[in-house]
Amino acid sequence: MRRLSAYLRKLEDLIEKGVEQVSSRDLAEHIKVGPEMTRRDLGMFGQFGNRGRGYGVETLQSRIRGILGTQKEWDVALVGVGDLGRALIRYPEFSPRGFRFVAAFDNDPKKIGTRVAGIEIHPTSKMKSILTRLGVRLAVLAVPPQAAEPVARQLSKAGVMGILDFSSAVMAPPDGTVIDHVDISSHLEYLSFRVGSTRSRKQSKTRSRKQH
Amino acid sequence: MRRLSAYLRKLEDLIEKGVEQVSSRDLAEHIKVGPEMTRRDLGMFGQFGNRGRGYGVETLQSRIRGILGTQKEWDVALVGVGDLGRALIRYPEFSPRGFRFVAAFDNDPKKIGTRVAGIEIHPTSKMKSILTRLGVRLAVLAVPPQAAEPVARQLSKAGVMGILDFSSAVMAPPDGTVIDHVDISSHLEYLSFRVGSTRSRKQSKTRSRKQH
DNA sequence: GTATGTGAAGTTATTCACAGCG
DNA sequence: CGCTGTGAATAACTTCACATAC
Repeated sequence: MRRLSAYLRKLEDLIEKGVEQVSSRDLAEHIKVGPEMTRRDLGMFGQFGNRGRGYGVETLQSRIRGILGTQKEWDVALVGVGDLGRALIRYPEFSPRGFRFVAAFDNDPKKIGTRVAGIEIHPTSKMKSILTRLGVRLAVLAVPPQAAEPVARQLSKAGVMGILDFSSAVMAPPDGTVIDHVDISSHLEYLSFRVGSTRSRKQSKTRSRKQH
Repeated sequence: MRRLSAYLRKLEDLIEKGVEQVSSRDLAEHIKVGPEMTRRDLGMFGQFGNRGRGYGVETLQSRIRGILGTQKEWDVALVGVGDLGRALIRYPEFSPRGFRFVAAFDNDPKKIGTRVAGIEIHPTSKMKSILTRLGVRLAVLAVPPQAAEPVARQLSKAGVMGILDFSSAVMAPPDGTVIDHVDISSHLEYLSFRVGSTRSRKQSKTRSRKQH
């Protein structure tokens, strides 16, 4: 499922280059997977390829966005305006992909009332009223680990249905809410593992498929 | 494999709470996986459990860190000191987990010579000399998407063996170097997908196992 | 000829079920 | 008993192989 996003990235790239048709092989290659995989991924949602020719880049893009639900723009809330939160609310690639921040929350009195990326920072106590009024259903969580779980619960009560959590906290997702975790440390740990077992460079003759 | 990191997070949590023994069930639960999974994961690297009692929290932590290779501290380079790069170099959780930034690079003349988190910013042209001198083997890449691939290649030539790439660029990993991608947009797209198909709240009775 | 779509085969990952040990 | 460790069974995922369409 995550692969659909990867195809999207590739399609964005092709659109910029003005390419109009793409084959399953081209879509598959950078993901290190066979072309049948791509065909099957796309095949699950209907058949939008042209035999002999490939897939139309633009139509495939809009099909995939249709599947992911990012053709209409999502309103997103940010909770936790620290260094990471600030970087995320300013992250320039969200907007073209269908995500727009509409509210920001933090508990630091010094930050409340100030703006970041044009958005006013409110105290977390106001989350419920503001988010329900705006009808926000997605949130990005960039708070310290101890705060993550209680805030996630509040968000859930405020009607938020999907939370992207950047803390390394481990928590049970509140009922009815999906949580996706991005644990940055764990990615470095993964690299440490992969690199650590490769003593010198070049040595590894292993086919290096997945291996996660 | 990624699950080892998740166990580590849980163990850090337990250590803070002063817990000394933990069962495979406890370790497994927040990952939404059966306890046998945890036992098998750990079993792959030896048997460090005590039957009838569980696993010793501290020893298990050091065993897992041993497996991941994070018992000795890794020196890490940052390339791209934008909002995201700055947030990453300041990220407080790297250090206790065995990662320490020792160098930063950017091409913006205004940034070169200044410091972030106590580390001087150098031009990317100096990457090779500085990184080989320091013997840095891991790098975090937070540059605009177009710059990602060339920089990754330079890093590889500078002896870096593992790259954590935060751009959404798709690229073939340079020979002998492992690249791990964190595509932030794709995580929101995933949530969009998960949330979009859940019309109201509460509706979904599905067992909600993996589903990625 | 070229590239999709898809059953069938093969591979990998997860769970079951239980023996073994403190 | 409680909980680990692990063969055997099951499920999930990926690749093979080829019929099908342009």
